[in-house]
Amino acid sequence: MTTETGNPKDHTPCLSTNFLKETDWSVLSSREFQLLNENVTCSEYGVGEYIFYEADPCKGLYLVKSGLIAVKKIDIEGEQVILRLANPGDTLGYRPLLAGEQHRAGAEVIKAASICFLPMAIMRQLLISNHELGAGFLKRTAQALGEADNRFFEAVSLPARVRLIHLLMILRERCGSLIDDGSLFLELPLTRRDMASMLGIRPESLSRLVREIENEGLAHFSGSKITISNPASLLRELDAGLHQL
Amino acid sequence: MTTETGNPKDHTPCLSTNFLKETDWSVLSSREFQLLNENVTCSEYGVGEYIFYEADPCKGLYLVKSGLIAVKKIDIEGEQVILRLANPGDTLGYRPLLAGEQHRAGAEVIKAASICFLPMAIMRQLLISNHELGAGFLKRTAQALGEADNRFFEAVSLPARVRLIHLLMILRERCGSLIDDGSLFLELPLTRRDMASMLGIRPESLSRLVREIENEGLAHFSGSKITISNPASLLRELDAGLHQL
DNA sequence: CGCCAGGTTGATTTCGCTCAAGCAATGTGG
DNA sequence: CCACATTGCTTGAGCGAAATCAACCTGGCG
Repeated sequence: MTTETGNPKDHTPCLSTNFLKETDWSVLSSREFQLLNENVTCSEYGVGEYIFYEADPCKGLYLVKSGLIAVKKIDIEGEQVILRLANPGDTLGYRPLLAGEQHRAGAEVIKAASICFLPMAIMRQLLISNHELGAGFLKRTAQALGEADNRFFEAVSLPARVRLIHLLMILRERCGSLIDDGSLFLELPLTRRDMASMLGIRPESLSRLVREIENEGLAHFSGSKITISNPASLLRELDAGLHQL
Repeated sequence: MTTETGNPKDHTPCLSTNFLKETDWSVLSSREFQLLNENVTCSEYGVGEYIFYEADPCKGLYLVKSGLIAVKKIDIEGEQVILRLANPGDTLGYRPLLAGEQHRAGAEVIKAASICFLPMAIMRQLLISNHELGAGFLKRTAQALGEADNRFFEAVSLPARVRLIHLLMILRERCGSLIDDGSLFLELPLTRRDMASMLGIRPESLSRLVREIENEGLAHFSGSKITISNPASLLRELDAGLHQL
């Protein structure tokens, strides 16, 4: 069903302290960092490859060095629902590890990625030796829970159009740039299909929404590039459906 | 808008070690338990009262001794969406506390409740003095995240009917009993409106689904009492929409 | 060049919502 | 004790948003 190119074989310890500085791992001592780096296995993944599948046992964590990964579930008809994206610096698979469960979602590579695997046993060791690490993941998990609750809430109480606008505004932080004249430019690393999966709608419906917004002159879509001439008007529409950010 | 009866005033330390034995707090030492009990403020809440509101600052935790609480969000049209229920033994407000956020949902009493408040400062102290406590909440939060992801997934990929059946099967664990002849009996502590809010649909739609299922002879609904003559057939329908439990 | 995947568009259907009325159970005041 | 609101639930008629089904672009690539 999916392309299975590339091979996750090279075994070079490859985490720079630099890279980890801005992540959950920044609290590690240099000794702990060494333990981490000695036990990590780095691999390259091509687009379409899976890092792990739904219902797989959780064997450890995956640190995303580069690329983009979609965490998704598949329904009975084979349709995909994307739960979240993982960007460089993010850690994958920590939820099942901490919950003591198996994976409840799969992770598919969307943009060619470089990823380091950390076996569960080492992670447990680190969690015991460094309580700040656990505290960090605790905070992150609690925040993720808030976002997940919010996704459910929006899915059942907001029309697809407002959810699309919200998604664009969230993506703005990572993929957006402000242009001279105050207009907003986005270049999304997502296909239409992926965006639809994040919204929980069909690609056809997304297509229609895009066209509708385009026709209203609120934004201009060209492939994965989006120009929003008047961000304020979209934000106003968003506020009409939300109370908080 | 809501009835504001009862008064949360009495200040009796009221947590029995017995009660906490089966909760997240069982890992406390007797010294820590004493600290907990000395700083806890117990109150009685009547149906319809709020324990905290959406966007309130998080001042601490609430331990549910008895009763039933609905954690909910309200959309712009005033419609409610119930995110989860809190039963005796559950702790409320730990997510915002651990995430360092304000409340992102309100907590309304559904069945008259007895609830103990624990100030944030004491909780932080306990988290530092007893790492097992943090580990327990970490696990619980990670599990809750899995369930929240699943709710979103179901909301966008399953029809309301299947979600209703799933809800009944989840409620079975707490509100159900098996009758002699293999049929299943449920007595729900929820109004129709509450059930609809949990499914993210309107009460009218729920009413129609109930009638439909009743007409098919799959179950008999009478007020909050439900008799399911052939649970297997409902479970089969559920499996047709899910792969995992 | 022909193929194919990703995207768009149109026609139609369907599921759940809205609006409105009706009904039973409960409560309240005269 | 009865007349009358109130509340929770159900039912019906009509509507609308998104899904479905099917055709048709479009651009990249062997």
